[in-house]
Amino acid sequence: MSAAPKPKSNTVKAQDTLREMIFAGDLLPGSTYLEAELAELLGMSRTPVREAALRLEAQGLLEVRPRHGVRITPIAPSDMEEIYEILTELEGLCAEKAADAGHSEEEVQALEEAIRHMDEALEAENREAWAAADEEFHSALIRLGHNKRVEAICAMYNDQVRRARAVTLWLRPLPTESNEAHRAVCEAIRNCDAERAGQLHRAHRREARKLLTELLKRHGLRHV
Amino acid sequence: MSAAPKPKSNTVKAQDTLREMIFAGDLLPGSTYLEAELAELLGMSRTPVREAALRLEAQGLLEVRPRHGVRITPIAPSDMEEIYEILTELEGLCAEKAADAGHSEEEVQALEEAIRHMDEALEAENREAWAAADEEFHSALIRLGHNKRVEAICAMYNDQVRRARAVTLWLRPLPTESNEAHRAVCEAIRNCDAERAGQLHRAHRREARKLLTELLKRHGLRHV
DNA sequence: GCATCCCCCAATGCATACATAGCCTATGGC
DNA sequence: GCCATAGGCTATGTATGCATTGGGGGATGC
Repeated sequence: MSAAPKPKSNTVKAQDTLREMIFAGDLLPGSTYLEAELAELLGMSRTPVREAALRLEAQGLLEVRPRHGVRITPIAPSDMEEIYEILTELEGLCAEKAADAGHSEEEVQALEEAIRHMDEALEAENREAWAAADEEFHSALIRLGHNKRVEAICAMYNDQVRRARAVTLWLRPLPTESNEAHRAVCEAIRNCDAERAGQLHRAHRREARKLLTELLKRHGLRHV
Repeated sequence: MSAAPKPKSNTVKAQDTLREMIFAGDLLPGSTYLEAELAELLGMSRTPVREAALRLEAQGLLEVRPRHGVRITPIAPSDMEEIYEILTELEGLCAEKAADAGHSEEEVQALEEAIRHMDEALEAENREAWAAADEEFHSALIRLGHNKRVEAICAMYNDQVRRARAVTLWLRPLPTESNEAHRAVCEAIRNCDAERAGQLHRAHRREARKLLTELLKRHGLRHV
């Protein structure tokens, strides 16, 4: 059972592959690609490629432009600001709900484990491990919110800013104070202090937003 | 120029028509329909219908179930709660931003005009006019937030709960106190009191959510 | 030399045809 | 009589072909 035998449909394969290619930078943000081009690249006909493109468009990773193929959506600093505003509010909501709803012990432990991973990564100065642990924390927090739609929205926007974060990860100082912020949020949740959890988390997110958008602007990155 | 000459593509026509049919109740929530069935209904082949279905799925109006056709998404009270939580946060954000960013005079006037329409509708006890004015207020508020992505999310979820609101509109008491709440939010925005604007609006939305979900539950509407 | 208009072509929009997979039913065996 | 299995049928998944459309390029006129 190491690898589930995936009888994936071509549409799903196309979707996954294109997604990966966008993250990996094989498809350049701002460029447009022809359907036939992508179809050949993936070794299938245009039909499943079109369907995959429609689904990816819904996730904001690319735009289907009638008669002009697909354009990989570039993320500008202003887009980052919009997205971070949304993530701030929705994750803040999750933090509040996590604190005053009955949070199960194991869910909170997921938070604490993520924090431990972040500490370890920081110790080792392993930025990529830290980024992974950071994502782990945020996704665990969102799960604590018990709102499937919020989970979907946040997952989508985290996808969209993935490229940007991959860049800024190496431009920013080591995120030592970020761990403290996470710890404080976690503690507020444990203490069932909803208001404090929400406020702490929002403040943390706003801080991150400021840091990242200023980094992008300072390095003259008009878009990624 | 009375009617713009629409050279609409079949995909767009299918999307618009299906959307209308869902709102009108011609397609029953919870039911599934075959692609061929819908294609014949719309007088076109399956291809544009499939594309329209994919786009509508992204908007949450229906689900494409592999090998099982499309299912019109039913909205249960629990779904309403999820959606209202999101709208509460995002509109609250917009109220805050509207208050402390430089709001243009005409944008605030749009709010006040919507409130006037609500007053008039209430005076005439015209529930449908009131609902239209209520939507007008919320959409004007969201526009004041200056965040395109928030606008898109709110528009999408307002679509999803449209059916539910159409039902509850006739079951609830005349929303007299709702107008007061809107007026208070508007005033806070005028006074550039971001915190108060946000809090007032969130409280208003939470009230609305409680009212609607209780109505649905009391009338035993498992879904609409 | 520049701007405008028209024509041709390429890429998409759409339809149709075929392959495939899942489900229902019927039949046979226990 | 009931359960299990096999086969067929139906609806989707995918490919392919053709018509359409919109844009780019070339040519012509000012």
